[in-house]
Amino acid sequence: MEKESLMNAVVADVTARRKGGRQGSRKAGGFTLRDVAKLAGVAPITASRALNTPDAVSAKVLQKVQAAVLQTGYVPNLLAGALASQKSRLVAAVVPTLSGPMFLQTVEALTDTLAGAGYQVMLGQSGYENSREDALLDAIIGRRPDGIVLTGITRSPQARRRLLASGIPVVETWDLTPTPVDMLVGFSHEKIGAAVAQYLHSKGKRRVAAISGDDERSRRRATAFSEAAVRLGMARPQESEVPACLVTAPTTLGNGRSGLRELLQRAPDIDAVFCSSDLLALGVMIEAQASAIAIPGQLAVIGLGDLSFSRDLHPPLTTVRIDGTAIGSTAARFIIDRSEGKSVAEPICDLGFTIIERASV
Amino acid sequence: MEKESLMNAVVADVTARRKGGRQGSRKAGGFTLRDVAKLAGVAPITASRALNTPDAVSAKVLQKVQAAVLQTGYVPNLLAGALASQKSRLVAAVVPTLSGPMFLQTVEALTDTLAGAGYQVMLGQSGYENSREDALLDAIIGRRPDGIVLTGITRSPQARRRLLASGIPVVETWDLTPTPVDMLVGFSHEKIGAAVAQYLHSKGKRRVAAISGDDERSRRRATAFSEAAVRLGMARPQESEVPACLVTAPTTLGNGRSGLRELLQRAPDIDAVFCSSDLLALGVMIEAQASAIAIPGQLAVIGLGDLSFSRDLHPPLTTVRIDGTAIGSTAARFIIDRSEGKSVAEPICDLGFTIIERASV
DNA sequence: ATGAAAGCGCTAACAT
DNA sequence: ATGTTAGCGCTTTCAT
Repeated sequence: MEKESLMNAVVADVTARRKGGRQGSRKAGGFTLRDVAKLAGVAPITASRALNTPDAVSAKVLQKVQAAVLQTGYVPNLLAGALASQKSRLVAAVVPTLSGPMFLQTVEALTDTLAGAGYQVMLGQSGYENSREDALLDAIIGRRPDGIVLTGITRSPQARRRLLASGIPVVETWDLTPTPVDMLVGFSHEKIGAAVAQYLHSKGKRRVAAISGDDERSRRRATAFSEAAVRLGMARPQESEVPACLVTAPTTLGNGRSGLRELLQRAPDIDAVFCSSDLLALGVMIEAQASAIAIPGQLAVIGLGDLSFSRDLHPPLTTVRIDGTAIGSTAARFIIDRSEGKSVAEPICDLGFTIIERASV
Repeated sequence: MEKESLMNAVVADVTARRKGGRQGSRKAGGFTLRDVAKLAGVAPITASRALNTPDAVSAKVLQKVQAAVLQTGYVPNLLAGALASQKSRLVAAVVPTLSGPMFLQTVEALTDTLAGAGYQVMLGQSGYENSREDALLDAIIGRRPDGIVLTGITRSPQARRRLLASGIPVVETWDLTPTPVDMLVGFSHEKIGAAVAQYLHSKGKRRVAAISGDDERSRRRATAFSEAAVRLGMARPQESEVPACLVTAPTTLGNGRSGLRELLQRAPDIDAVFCSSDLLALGVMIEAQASAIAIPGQLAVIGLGDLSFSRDLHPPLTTVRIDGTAIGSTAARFIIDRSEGKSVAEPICDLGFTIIERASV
């Protein structure tokens, strides 16, 4: 009876608040920690401790508070907690786009790993132009996240300055630079381009070409690929680069098909194509099939990403595997460690890449 | 000079805070609205108005505040603003998984539309089991978002109750129910199944089969498909359902290949397959190609999703188009309207679907 | 182990 | 148009 009437009193309180009972009141309704504390017969701070550091309160108090929470359906206001404690447990992730499924795994791994540690992910899409990134950055910093995960490295000095000034841990991903804003998890696009050229050469290919998204990272891979190929004698005599076709990012299967047609028109003698994504490579394979070009007999194809479908193609696709999941979980680790006060020993992590040999080369 | 020394004074203040100068001070460092106001020579609330409702202040004040913002690099603390104003400008989105690219478009459209209105998206992955959803929900409600967008309808009565109690606008998506928690944007999975059966029948198919993800919505489509097919006489005599193969969600190309093999083994006479995703359908097409089964000659294939690659396949894939982008932008609209106080007139929106006829049937 | 007081940085309400 | 005051709901600091 005692307890019930107390509950009633608390509920009456809240109900009064909902109606804006007192003049000047701005309370929104819904139970607060004070309500729970009152119900449990303790001070608000004790209720807070019961919820956040259960070890710091007596078993009796713990039990009473938990009962009050259950009775009220109380859900802590993390906004208020964040403001008071300067820890938002929010991490921002910025990707150029979610499509073009390269970043999916990273975002997924990031979200999962962080969720496991009680953090949540705020998503931002910057597009492939840098213009939107600055506005987005302010919106993000305004939320005072405990970390910011960026796709790609930060070019704009303005953005760098703002990021630095915010004091928020930053992880740049999917690329390498000797001068990161803060932490870094990525791999070298230049090395990939060179390694693929080397690989195709070792397989006896002598007339290679590339189809590439026109975003900055893909272009750097394509350039490195072309340079290495020229060095290895895989360009036509007198030519300083291999045939290449730039398509708008994000890359699609259709781009792959039209890319191969274009390439074949310009250079019918090519014997291998490096595609800047597996989707592009699939397009090439489909175009080849439609044009009765044998793969790998007449044309070798190598993709990038090792997406889930690549191993199941016919023939299975040779590709450069990049571990997007590892990028996401490593970035998450970095931020969790940092925000728990541990210093990250080696805040620059080159995850590398692997050429997965399958039947398409 | 005047201004400069004022800036210095303000900076000195902040610097003192950073070091925890005063005893008991918990300030984190970084400029606050008070600093900006002091620099501009106005009261904090005036600075606030200059930033949020520029029309409500004089040109002179506006200019001074803007100058102070520029000088300091001040970024408003949205956490504090949200707490005070009860508007977080945060919207939570929950998807089973980001992979299985059905939900990508929705999340993308949601993020973009909301970003345009000054909102940001918090992402949650629930997995395909309901168990994680409840915990996730509390984490979300705790942030007091201005809206919650759910993928699929809410089954658990517990979750319904909590959602309702929170008073937060909710949009359920990708499905239809007469009893939504709040708002709804989706389409009928049952109607799709029936429509596909009807469509295949009209194309002269008489031995149809299905490959389907084993999540709840795909199963309902498959069941409706089978029932309609039986009604139309497309099952074997004496059989009450058509051959079907359930694969684990999210669906993959590999699942499509193995699914077709399994189906062919159990029922070699099938002349059409309904796949619960375009990726599955692509797998079927590749398996058919590898086994020299002509599409659509020997076997018709119809997918679901109309993903970007589907039109570019060989042959182009007939599929059920679902406008994931419209789902996302409509959900965003609903939430923006609600949170701006407009009541949403028709909070239940059936976006329907379209069968896109291409060459694979 | 528990509590009182004092904010976190901002904005709603009520003056002027 | 601008300012004063009083919170938003929580947690820190410093007692006890």
